[in-house]
Amino acid sequence: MNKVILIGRLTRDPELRYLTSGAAVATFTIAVDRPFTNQQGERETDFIKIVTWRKLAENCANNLNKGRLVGVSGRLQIRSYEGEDGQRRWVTEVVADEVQFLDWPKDRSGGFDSNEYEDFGSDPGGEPSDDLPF
Amino acid sequence: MNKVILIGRLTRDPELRYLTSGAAVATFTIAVDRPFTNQQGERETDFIKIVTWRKLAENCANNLNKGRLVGVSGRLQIRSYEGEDGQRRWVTEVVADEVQFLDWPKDRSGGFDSNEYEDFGSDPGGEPSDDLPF
Amino acid sequence: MNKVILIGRLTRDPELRYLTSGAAVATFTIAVDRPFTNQQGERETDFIKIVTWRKLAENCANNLNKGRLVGVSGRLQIRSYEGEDGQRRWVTEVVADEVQFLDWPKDRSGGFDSNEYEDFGSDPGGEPSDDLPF
Amino acid sequence: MNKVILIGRLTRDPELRYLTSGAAVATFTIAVDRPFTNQQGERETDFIKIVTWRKLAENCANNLNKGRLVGVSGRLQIRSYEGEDGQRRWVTEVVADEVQFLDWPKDRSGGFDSNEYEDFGSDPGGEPSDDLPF
DNA sequence: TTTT
DNA sequence: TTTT
Repeated sequence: MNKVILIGRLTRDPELRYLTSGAAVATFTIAVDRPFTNQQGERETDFIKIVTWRKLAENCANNLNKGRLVGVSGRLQIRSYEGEDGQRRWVTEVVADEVQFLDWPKDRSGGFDSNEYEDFGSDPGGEPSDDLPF
Repeated sequence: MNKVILIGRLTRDPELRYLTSGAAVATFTIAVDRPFTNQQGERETDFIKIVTWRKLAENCANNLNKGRLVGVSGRLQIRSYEGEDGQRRWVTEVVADEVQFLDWPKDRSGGFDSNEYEDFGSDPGGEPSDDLPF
Repeated sequence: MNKVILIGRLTRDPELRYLTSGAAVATFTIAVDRPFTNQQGERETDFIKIVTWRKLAENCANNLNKGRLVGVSGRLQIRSYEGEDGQRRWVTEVVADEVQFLDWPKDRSGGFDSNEYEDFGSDPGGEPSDDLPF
Repeated sequence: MNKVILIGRLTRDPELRYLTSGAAVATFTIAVDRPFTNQQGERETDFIKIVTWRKLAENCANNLNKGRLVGVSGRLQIRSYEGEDGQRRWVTEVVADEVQFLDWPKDRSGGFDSNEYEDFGSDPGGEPSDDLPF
């Protein structure tokens, strides 16, 4: 079990790349305020890296930008990589499988049908929730 | 472990009551859209009962109303009660310990300092997160 | 956003059915202890209905039984149905997309490769998490 | 909103310290397996740092050790600190407010009443969940 | 630096 | 490196 759920604002526009395999990856950081103030009476903020893949990546890159409020759900991942100096470094990031746009402008012309996107490898099924024998 | 995290809109204004013990309780229902459409191509919605206690109850009653968008975190609770007809019934509800106001009007005069409220029995402590020896 | 995460024990063996469409559905209830005691000093328990679909349903039916400890992640769903008396009733249940077996006996002969099952409609992809250009 | 829920095994015994303020802090790392295998067919693991405070810290230090299975709930925190070389570094960790012991040996003599610990600054209240007028 |  |  590895679940992360966050609500925060993008600190910059998302960055979209394509791997040599053709897979789309979008990355961005969100600012999440802590629910309490510190001993100096200031509200602190965590800046959390988000990674999204495939269709979800493209949806984020096309629809989100700096300052937007999002709900994110995913898993916490720790990746190690080689620094420029040859040293091993670690990055912690949230690999999102769901991003919900929370302050989408209502008067936006040019439609799309949802403010919530999920990362499925393919058609998720969807349960025929009615007609159940219980 | 019993965690529920929801984002949805209030279907009505919250109802605030006081128990004979003096404890404040606020209840409301939020509409949460399902992330996919059903076989008829319609987007379905779950209507989920939320219960809040004490200071959080009063904050919700004072600041929220029908249509507002909230993030809720809490636990799932199943309560049985005696119906008017003497029959035993069950209610399922989310007992919230955190409610975050997500579409608070910016131009609102008359201040309060946060859009996020938690239900602590008392001062939660707050970790001195700096000056750690690691 | 609609996320539920629970840890609890099965109150009975799972029930497995097949809809006329051929889709497998397994249902069971888990007992989840509350983290605190009530005013009489007793620890209370919530009994929460879980529904699983497709491959995950079959995995649960084949591998779980009464008393087993599981971690469950999914979404909260409220369904209405017609009672035998013609009255409309509501059921609240957690539609699980992930079930983790937490007290799997180690000495079990006859292998399977994981104690964690997820409900994907299909191949979930799996991110090529290495070789990233960041 | 900033929620993390994990199930994993301790990679070492917890380390307990006391700040000059007298506050107890316990730290440990848990190994969390990813739900799928990578392109080489191997199951990968994330090693995630957990921090606990006060009574919860002491409970963890007294009752947990290397290899134990735990459920953890808390928030994701990113802290910056000065490295020995004068460079600014970042640590990402989960500040836990709840730790549930999942493979506690049953035959353990010497009792304690719960396998679940929460970090409250003080008495959490506890809702009188019966006798509600609804 | 890692657990079963 | 950060958002409102």
